Amino acid sequence: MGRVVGDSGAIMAERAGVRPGGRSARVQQAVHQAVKCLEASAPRESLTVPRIAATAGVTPSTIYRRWGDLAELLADVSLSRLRPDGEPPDTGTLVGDLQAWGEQYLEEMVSAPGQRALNDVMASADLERRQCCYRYGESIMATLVARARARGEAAPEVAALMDGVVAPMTYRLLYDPEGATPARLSVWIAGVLRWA
Amino acid sequence: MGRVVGDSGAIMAERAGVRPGGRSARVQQAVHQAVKCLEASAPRESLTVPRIAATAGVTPSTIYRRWGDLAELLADVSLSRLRPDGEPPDTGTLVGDLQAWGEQYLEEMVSAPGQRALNDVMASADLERRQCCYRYGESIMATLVARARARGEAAPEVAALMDGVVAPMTYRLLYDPEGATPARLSVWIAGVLRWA
DNA sequence: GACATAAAGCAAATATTTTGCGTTTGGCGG
DNA sequence: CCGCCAAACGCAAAATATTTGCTTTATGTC
Repeated sequence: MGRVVGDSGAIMAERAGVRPGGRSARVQQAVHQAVKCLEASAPRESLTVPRIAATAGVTPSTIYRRWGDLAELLADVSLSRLRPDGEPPDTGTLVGDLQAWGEQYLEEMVSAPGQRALNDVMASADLERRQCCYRYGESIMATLVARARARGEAAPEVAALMDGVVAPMTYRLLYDPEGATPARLSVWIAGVLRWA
Repeated sequence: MGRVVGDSGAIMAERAGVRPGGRSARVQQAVHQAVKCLEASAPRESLTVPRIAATAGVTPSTIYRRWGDLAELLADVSLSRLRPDGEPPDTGTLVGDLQAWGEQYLEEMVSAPGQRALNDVMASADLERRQCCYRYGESIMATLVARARARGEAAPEVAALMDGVVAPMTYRLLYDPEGATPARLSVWIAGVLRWA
């Protein structure tokens, strides 16, 4: 019963649903927007499918048929919050790039909205969506590595960065947000770069 | 609105609810058992609060009042699956202990039931429960470190093991189960121990 | 043993999700 | 450009699930 959910499948592709044409796309956007709007203006537990539907000017059954349930819808919306929106800043060195990107990401994700977004995505039943997050991370690391190598710096494999930096970062964000600090970030980065 | 949820709060404490006496405990156990039973014998989407209640011989409202909703109940039950059930095997060296424990844990968690358990816990709204997983990991690492030091081996800090081994392991299990392999585990372990 | 109170049962009131069917509309081949 | 097909939506009734007020049971304490 794999439900087709918005644009989540492809990296950097805007609205790549099964039938991207006019109405379908409009509904999707209206619903996403309704969620964001209600999320901002009302307590979370009051976020319900019928309410979202009403706000979006759509019938509940449309939402149920497209997304399955509230959890999947929220995951879909929150995933868009996790998508990297631009090129990570260039600081001149790999260490610097990693630290800069990481600090900004940590700051964004320890915040209440960030934590909720992470949670929403993790709550989703389908692996696809989480793998999508994984690929976001991978693509960022790949960018930084490419950049470093273009500068002539020695750089570790992307996989090493995923395990050495992104993994502990994400792990802390999910399981121990208090421990997700810039200080620790430096330690992780130093650890990976120590032998590259 | 913090709902009191079973025994999840304390490590290794069996049934430490607010009022651990007879009936309350019996209900809790009946409900947990009903979940496990239905989980094993029926498709997941048919797992519903009223059905669980019926199987457990309890009224739905009891479940709603105690756990809040299905997601929290499932998280509570699945957390017990994640709780370490015994001492990790002693292989004579820290590397060996880490590898042995890790392989067994990976195997357990890449399986379908393991993945579902992980997912259930992650889907829970309350951080408490996830921090509980974190502490399980910490306590195991602490055990292994203590053991190693008792043998006179040099051992890294627990925090280093968390970031260097448990984090990438968990990260892969959650985001990229294909990549959660014993081979990678060795790499992570070697990485942490390289400078201890 | 009696009291105070947490937790459970019960059932009515709400709210939600599901479903069948008719209508609209975007994609596609003439 | 036209018309066909199928996907997606709307609507409303039916089926389920959730909440809630009140009563009853049972636990921990004195």
